[in-house]
Amino acid sequence: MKCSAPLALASATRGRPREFDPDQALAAALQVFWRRGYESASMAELTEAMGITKPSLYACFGNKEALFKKALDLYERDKLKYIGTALEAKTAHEVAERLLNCALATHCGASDPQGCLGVISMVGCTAEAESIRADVVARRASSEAAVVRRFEQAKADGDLPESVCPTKLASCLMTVLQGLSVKAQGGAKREDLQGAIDTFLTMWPRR
Amino acid sequence: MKCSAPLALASATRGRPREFDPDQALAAALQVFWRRGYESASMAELTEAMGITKPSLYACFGNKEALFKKALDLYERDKLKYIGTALEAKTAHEVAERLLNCALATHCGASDPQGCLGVISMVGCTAEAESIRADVVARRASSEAAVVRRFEQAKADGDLPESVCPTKLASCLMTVLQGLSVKAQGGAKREDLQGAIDTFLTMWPRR
DNA sequence: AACATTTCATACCGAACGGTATATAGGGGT
DNA sequence: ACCCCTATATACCGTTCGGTATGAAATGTT
Repeated sequence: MKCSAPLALASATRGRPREFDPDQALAAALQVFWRRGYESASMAELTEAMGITKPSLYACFGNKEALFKKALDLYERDKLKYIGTALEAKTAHEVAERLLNCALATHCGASDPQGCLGVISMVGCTAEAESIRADVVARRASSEAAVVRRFEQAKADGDLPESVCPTKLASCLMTVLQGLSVKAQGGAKREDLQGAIDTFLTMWPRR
Repeated sequence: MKCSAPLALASATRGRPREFDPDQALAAALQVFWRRGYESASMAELTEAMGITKPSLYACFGNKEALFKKALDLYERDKLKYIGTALEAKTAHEVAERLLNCALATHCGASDPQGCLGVISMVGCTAEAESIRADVVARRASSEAAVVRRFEQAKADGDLPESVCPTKLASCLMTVLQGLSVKAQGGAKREDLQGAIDTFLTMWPRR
C-alpha cells in the first residue's frame, strides 16, 4: 500500500530494488487511459503497456483509481500546461486563441485525433468511479474559474467590451474547448476543428 | 432473433402472447442508455427498468447492440426532432438560437442535466462497440451536413456575411452543441449553459 | 382434447473484470 | 554468512459481464 517516496527517487535502500521506473510506467499508463478512458482501460492492458505485473502495479500505485488520478496529475502537468501559459497572453482574444490552438495541437498531435482525457473520463464514467468523475469535474471547474478571473482582468483593462460578462464568456469558451474534444474523439479531421476554431475567433467580441 | 413486426402491432396470433409493450420497454431502455451510456448500462439494469427478463429482451430486440440502435432511433425521433424544425427557421441566427435552446431544454428537461445520448455513447465507447461508435459518428455527420446546407442557403439569401464559410460556421455551432453536452454531463447548472448559449449568440456574425 | 408455436422464468455458461495470496528472487544491514 | 525487507512471478479469488439452454405456461389451430 505505501508508496513512500512519491513516484520519484525511491531510494529505499532496503529490500529488492524495483526493476522499473515508476515515472516511465505512469507515462505508459497515461497513454492507455488517454486512448481508452478510465473504465475501458483494463488492468491487463495497463500492465502490458507499463511492462510490469499486476502485483507490482498495486504495490507501487495502490489501485486502478489511484493510478488514474496520478496519471491525471501527469496529464495536467504535461499536456495541459498550455492552459497556464495561455492565460498569460496580453489580450483576452489572444488567450482564447492560444487555448484553442494549443488544445488542437495537443489533441491532434501524435497519431489519430483524440479528445481530452478529462472529457473522455468524465463522460465515460457513470457506473462506479463517481470519485473519478467528481475529481475531473472539480479540476475542470478550477480551470474555468481561472479563465473567468483572466477575463475579469481583461475587462478591467478595457480589453473586452463593457457588455460582455466574463463568467459567461469563459463558459462559452470552455464549451467550445470541450466540444472540440468530442469532435476529435469522433474522428474529426484537423481541418474541421481548425475551421471551427477560426470561425469562433472571428466572432470574438471586440472592443 | 426474428422480431417480425418491427416493434409495433406485433399481432402474431400464434403462440403465447407477450406480456409487455415493446415500445414502452424500448422507451425504458432509452432512459437507461441515456443516463448511463452504452457500455455502462448493464443488461441487468436494462431488464429491470424495462420490466422484462433477459430471454424476453433477446427474443424481441436481438442483443444489447441492436437494442441500443433501436433506442438511438427512438431518441432521434423523439428527442432530436427539434433539429429538423430548427432548420426551418427564417434566419441562420434563429436556426442557431433554436438549436442551442432546444438542446438546452432537452438536456436539462426532466431531472438532473445530462448530455446528449450520442455524445455520451460515442465518447464512452472505445473498447468493443466500434459499430456503435461508427453509427453515432455517421448520424452526427449527417446532422452537421444538414446545418451546412442550411447555412449555404442562408448565405445565398444574404442572411450571412460573405466572409463566413458555411461549413466552418456549422462546425463551430456543432462544436458548441457538443460542448454543452459535456458540460451538462459534468453537472453544470442550467444558468451556466444558458450563459454560454447567450454569449455565443451575441457573437453570431451579422450581415 | 391434442398439437404447434411462442413467451416466460429460472438457472446457468464461459469470459473478463479488479484485486490478491503465496512463494521465490534479489538486494542492504550487521 | 545470516537476517530482514521488498519486488517479482504465477496462480488464484469472487463478482459481474453479455448471452443462452431448458422446461413450464399460455395462446390459436385442428
